[in-house]
Amino acid sequence: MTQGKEENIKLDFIRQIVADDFKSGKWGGRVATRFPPEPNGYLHIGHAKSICLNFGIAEEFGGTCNLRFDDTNPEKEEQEYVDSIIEDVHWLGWDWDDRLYFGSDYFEQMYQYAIQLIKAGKAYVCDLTADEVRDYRGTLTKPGKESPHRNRSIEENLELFERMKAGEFPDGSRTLRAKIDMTHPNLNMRDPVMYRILHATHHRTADLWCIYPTYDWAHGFEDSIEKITHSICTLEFENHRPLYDWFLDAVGAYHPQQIEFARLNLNYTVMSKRKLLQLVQQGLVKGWDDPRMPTICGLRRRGCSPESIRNFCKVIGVNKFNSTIDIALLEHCIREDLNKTSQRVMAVLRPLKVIIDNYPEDKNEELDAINNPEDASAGTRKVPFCRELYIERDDFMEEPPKKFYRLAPGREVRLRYAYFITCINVVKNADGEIVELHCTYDPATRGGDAPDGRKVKATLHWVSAKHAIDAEVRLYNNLFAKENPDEVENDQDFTVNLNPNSLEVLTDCKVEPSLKNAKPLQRFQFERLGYFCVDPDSTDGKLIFNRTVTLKDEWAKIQQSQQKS
RNA sequence: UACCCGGUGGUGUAAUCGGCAACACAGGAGGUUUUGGUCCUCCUAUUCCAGGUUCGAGUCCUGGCCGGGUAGCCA
Repeated sequence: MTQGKEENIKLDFIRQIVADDFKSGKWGGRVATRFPPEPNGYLHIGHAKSICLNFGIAEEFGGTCNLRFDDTNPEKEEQEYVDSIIEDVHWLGWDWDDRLYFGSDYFEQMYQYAIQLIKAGKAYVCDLTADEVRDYRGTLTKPGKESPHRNRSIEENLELFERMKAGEFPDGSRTLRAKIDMTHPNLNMRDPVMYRILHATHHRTADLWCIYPTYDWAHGFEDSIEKITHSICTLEFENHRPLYDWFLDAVGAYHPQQIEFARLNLNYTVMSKRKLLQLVQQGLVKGWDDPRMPTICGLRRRGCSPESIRNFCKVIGVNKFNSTIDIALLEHCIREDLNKTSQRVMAVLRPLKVIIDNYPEDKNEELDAINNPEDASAGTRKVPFCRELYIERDDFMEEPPKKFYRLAPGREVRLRYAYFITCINVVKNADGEIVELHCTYDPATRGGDAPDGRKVKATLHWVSAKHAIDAEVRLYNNLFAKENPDEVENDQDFTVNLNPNSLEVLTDCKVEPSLKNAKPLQRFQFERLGYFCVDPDSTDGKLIFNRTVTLKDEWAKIQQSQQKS
């Protein structure tokens, strides 16, 4: 067991509670958590926070964490979502052994508990319509009034509830409600609905049931039946905790402790399922796994490693107040992991032809390149070199400004792992655009070191024109142009804040030949550019890469400040 | 306007009995470097306000201010 304290890690307030309970023996030394998604959408990075919290706590305290689908609403839930959630939680690196549960498996037990509550005189069948229930509930400042059906006899309630279950009544015509207090300051306690009539086909129980439990009635029992110790949920359920407690105590069931924490917010993106669904349905992104989406599958396709997401979830911490994390922190976590693990390769995104005039036309060389300077065990590889090469257009300027260290007329730079070259001529087309560069190379600098000790200020990446593989590269930027996408003028929709430059497709890229057999989702660092990942859209004849995140770019910063002044 | 929860650098968190406000990100300066990457050094910047208790308050008390949540037969 790697308990937090023993690792000398600061405990967040939830782990503190768990640690205290663990120590005091409140739950007999047991720690049991659960991650309870509703299968009505794809998981996003906000869910990852909850997943890492629940599975992480279980792991740290030698306990268990169940994966449980909270599937009490047949109208919104689908098997597709169940499958994606299972895949995503696994991909993040968590496991639940055989503890895959469904709230719908407990419907019969919940039904029996409901009968028990009716028999105790604590629940009744109400014939009010939804609108009437709302009227009777009162408001935030005004107490509610009691339903005219509140004092039916236990026998009548039992009979009506039985007939509700038997399907004798149409949708919405009746509900089973708890008899609590219509004047309670907490609106959740004003005779909350426990069951509604819904003649809908459930993705697992099909047409077995036509009454479905509400969240408040169901969730506590799901936790109770699974003998959860700490039921961790987000802040919006704080007001529901008195009800969670009331239901469990009313039937004398095993009673876990509910603890609430603040959900994750990230700037430049949205995190609500509704909004993500809207982006997908309106075709504003290419699907749930569009690499611009904050979904787990989107991040996966983008090239993020599960380790980097888990580490992100660790460093953001857990608290009880709303906050917005800077997307730069996520990028930092991604770079931190990918720097250690990614194989380096050379790729030219915007090619500019370079001809080495003094290099023999028919000569080819194989030069040694280091696969990962952060990991000696990654070894080396050969990269082919010849007379004609491609370099990055950004790496040449005819009239270099201050602090531009790269290639310029008459200037010498190093080609990574190859030779020093000097630009001697710039060839332009009729429109004045640069089409190719003529350079000379110094044969004595093979491998990249000058025997005379002379220095160059820049090292450029390159690929051999003859050996290069063509590729498409998709560059991604923030999905939204505004830090807070929800900040809109009166009647506008958050989609007005979409970043028009969130995707830039480059179709004329040249990558080194070692990439020929790269597999979908394989991650690389393109030297000096960033981290890239093979997109599953790739085919045998066509490689497609997604840019996960750029490398930190000092020159870009200098350029920006130069433009300002 | 009722009830509940909360407020620590630009951002996110820590300070465990009331005892030097710290860590990370971002930003800035420098060093190393065959990636303007990585790594290393340094710098900038913090307890919502007003009272009170105390030798001593981010922490305890009182009052205020500000922010979030809640009026689904969603979760």
